[in-house]
Amino acid sequence: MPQSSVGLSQATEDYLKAIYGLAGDQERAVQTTDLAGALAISPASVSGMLRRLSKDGLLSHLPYRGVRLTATGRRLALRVVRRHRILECYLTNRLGYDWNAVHAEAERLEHAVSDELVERMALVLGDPPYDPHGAPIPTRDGEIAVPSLIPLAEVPIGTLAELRMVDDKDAERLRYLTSLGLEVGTRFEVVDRQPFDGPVTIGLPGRPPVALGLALARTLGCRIHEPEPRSPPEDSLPAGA
Amino acid sequence: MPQSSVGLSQATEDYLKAIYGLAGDQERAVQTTDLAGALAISPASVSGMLRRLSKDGLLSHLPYRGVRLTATGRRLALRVVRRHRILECYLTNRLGYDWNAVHAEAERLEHAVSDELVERMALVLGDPPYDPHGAPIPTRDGEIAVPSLIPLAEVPIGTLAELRMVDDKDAERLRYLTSLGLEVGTRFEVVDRQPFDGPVTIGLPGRPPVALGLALARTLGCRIHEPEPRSPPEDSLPAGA
DNA sequence: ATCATCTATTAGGCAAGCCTAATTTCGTCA
DNA sequence: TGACGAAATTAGGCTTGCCTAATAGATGAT
Ligand SMILES: [Mn+2]
Ligand SMILES: [Mn+2]
Ligand SMILES: [Mn+2]
Ligand SMILES: [Mn+2]
Repeated sequence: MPQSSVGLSQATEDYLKAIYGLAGDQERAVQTTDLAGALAISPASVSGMLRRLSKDGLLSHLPYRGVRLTATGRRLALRVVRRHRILECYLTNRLGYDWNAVHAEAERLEHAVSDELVERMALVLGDPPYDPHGAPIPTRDGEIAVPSLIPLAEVPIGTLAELRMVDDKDAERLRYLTSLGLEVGTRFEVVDRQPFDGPVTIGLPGRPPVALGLALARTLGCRIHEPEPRSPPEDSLPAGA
Repeated sequence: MPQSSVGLSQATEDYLKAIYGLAGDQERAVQTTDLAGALAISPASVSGMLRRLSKDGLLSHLPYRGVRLTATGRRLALRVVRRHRILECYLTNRLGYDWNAVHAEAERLEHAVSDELVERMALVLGDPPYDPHGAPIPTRDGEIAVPSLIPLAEVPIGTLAELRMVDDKDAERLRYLTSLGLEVGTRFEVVDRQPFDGPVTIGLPGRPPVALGLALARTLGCRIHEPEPRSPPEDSLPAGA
């Protein structure tokens, strides 16, 4: 069972990390089905594993109600997240990886590196606060500063914004963003948003405007640079939490 | 099963590597017991695993006669060895690890790194020919140049020699060698050898002579710098293969 | 040749994780 | 209230690797 360097199995670490990821940073109970989807494992198998993790005190499981990490579970999850993200930084900064290739590599390495190695990497990198996709890196002692970002899908027309965070699971998508000139830190203007789940069109300096599908636009975390536009588009909702 | 990056299980990779290590570089069949000892696994379990590896075409198993790697098995074993040794180099040269700490780390990482990552590390390092303990690193295409070294235990008195290779499994032993001023490349003179499995005494420039136990002396691979001493000691044997 | 002693294999079991199929529970809507 | 569909759990199985105990093969000494 202890094939990782902290005595947890690879499966356990991936479960904890996935639960943490699905629960936001706190609170919210995670459904069996969602977890099964995230891990590409059958719901029945997840049920079984949750019982075990619960027995080990890593999460609390109200049957038919979902799971919630315990303090211990959350701490261990954040440890894995830190490893994963430090690794991604190291691979891009020191070994010439593209941002679209690091996730798969880190997904395996996160279970094999020791704390010692992770901290040496962090030291060499100067304790980076964000990974190459803009995700915040938990500190050694398990703190994490979740940036409050707005999905591109909800940025009002006319706004000047900056791309701050991208979901890293799909390498293809990251390559696509690169081809558009979009990376973490890129500034752009939202020039159009079509209703009925239509695309979002953005303009980057020196490039023709591009229309992005709503599904993609929902996964792009942005920081607003220019506040309210003059006339708010009719399909905009009040900014939900 | 495919939890490594080449589709082999961690267990399989460790078995292949251990068999390769015990067989020298060729030929010699490996006994179940020796393998069990090297892997710290019961002989019964090893028997079972050998049947599986044999069925998968990685080795040939004559029951009660030991095993021998097939060409495929040897190729895969060398791939793991290359990973392991490149990793050890990278950890010492780029991340400030001491030579006594790298083995344990590499033992886990060797199953998680991709070929891509290993080759990037090798590139950054300039394709090192030896790992930090002096062991030769197989090339990408599975060739390995086994250096012909003489165990310190067999170096004649009066000879000037150089430490070229050290077994890396025991961190404590490596720390001990460091404390004596011995590392790969260190030159010294053999000043005494006691019969009846007695210790070997060596002299390093600027240090008082040190007597080393025979068991240790047998694991230190040396290159001779000065040939025949004047009077060969009476307990010396003709240099065996 | 025979026995004692290793060495190796087989027999029987177990835990971790995964799967599919069957069943139960939840929640919602008529 | 009752029934239906979705979500979750349970039942039953499988593979990988590992273990201990029991058996069988190889070997050297008598
Ligand atoms: Mn990632
Ligand atoms: Mn993972
Ligand atoms: Mn090593
Ligand atoms: Mn290993």
